[in-house]
Amino acid sequence: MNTSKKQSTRAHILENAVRIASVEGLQGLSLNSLAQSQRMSKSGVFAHFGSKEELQIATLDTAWTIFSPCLTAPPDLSAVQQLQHLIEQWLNYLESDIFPGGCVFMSASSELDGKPGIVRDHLMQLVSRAVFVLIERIRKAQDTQQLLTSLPAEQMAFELHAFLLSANLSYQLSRDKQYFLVARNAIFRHFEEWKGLNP
Amino acid sequence: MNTSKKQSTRAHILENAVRIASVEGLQGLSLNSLAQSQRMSKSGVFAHFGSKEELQIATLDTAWTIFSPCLTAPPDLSAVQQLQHLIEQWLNYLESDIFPGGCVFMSASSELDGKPGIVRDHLMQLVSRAVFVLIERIRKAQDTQQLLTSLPAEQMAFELHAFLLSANLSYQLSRDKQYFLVARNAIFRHFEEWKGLNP
DNA sequence: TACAAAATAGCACGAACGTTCGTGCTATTA
DNA sequence: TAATAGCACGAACGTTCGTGCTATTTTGTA
Repeated sequence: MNTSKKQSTRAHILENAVRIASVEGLQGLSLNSLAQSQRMSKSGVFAHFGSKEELQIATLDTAWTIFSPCLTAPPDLSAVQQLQHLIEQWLNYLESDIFPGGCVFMSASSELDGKPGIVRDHLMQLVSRAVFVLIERIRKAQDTQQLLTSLPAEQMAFELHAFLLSANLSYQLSRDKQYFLVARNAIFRHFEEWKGLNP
Repeated sequence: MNTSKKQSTRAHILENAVRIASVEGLQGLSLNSLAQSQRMSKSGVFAHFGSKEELQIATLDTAWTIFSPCLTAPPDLSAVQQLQHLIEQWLNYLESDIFPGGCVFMSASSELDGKPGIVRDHLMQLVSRAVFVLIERIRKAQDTQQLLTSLPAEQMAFELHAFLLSANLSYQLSRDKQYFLVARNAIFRHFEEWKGLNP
């Protein structure tokens, strides 16, 4: 058989792990709750990872495989369209409730800041990767004169990312989807200004 | 004596509670760690609050007494100056490391979203109060024609709040204060635009 | 200075946590 | 058919958690 039984149950475990972690956090993700959601024993789950930290890292990686498709863009689009496509997919991802407790990376970030260790390092690496893609897309749109502002790409990335972050947090706290409308408004206005269409 | 011993030790306990909670989170704030930081017994600390939830609420209230002075402004300033004063104080508060683990309300927000209860309700009330003051300051600056944009005050408040939030999160994760520079840049540009000085 | 009241310590509890271990199934291989 | 490897199970470990009792100490007052 191509996929062993071990790999498939591990995958199922991690599916539930991501769901639980998005609600309870990476620390609140306990072997007990995970085992019960799988109708497995605690030790059976544990054997797949060897430690809580490895489970947390594997959970982050699984969440990344769900999020990372947002970072891709059709190659036939223009640079600025690819950038807007990225933002739109990112927003859809946050809005989709694909993780019942909201973006795992954002909750893990505020959970693990100030707690050094391999889990935090791994998280920061994934977050950096996403932000890097955002910055690169902005750069490409600037290089092709489709964004006419002279702002540093990092500055624009910070502002766009801030709207995404804030929409996610406010939505998770209030369960009111209007915050995504507000975020879209903010992002649209910024693009218009940066494109130089709104002088 | 005017202030009883009970009140003063309770105050000391809560000082440490805010410090611990800002690093470990409201859930990670345990009676054990709190007792050790106070050189007290677990039960001695516990007796002051009666339950973990009440301790968490009292901790949020104590953090509020530290943060809320940011919301005040000298009455002799103009409306828009009062608004800028508010943002500046808010930034200084985030940057000051007065809480070693960053803004307690922001970490508590992502910790408690999706976990209904009296602690979450209390937190949301405090957060709403801060955002309300921000919106009101914006409204007053609009009413007095010092902000010439027709954007809804809630929209502007969302964007400003997003920059504050994002600066705090990025700083806590990376310990790099440049994010406050980036946030100040963003906020300054937005004020300039909203004042109509940058057409 | 003595005494009632208030504040703190001490102790034990049940539950949950991550982790380790030996064991029993159930396939695959010899 | 016999031997082996892969998985999962249940029990138990030591620790930490919040909480409930009962002493003991400390405090403010008469």
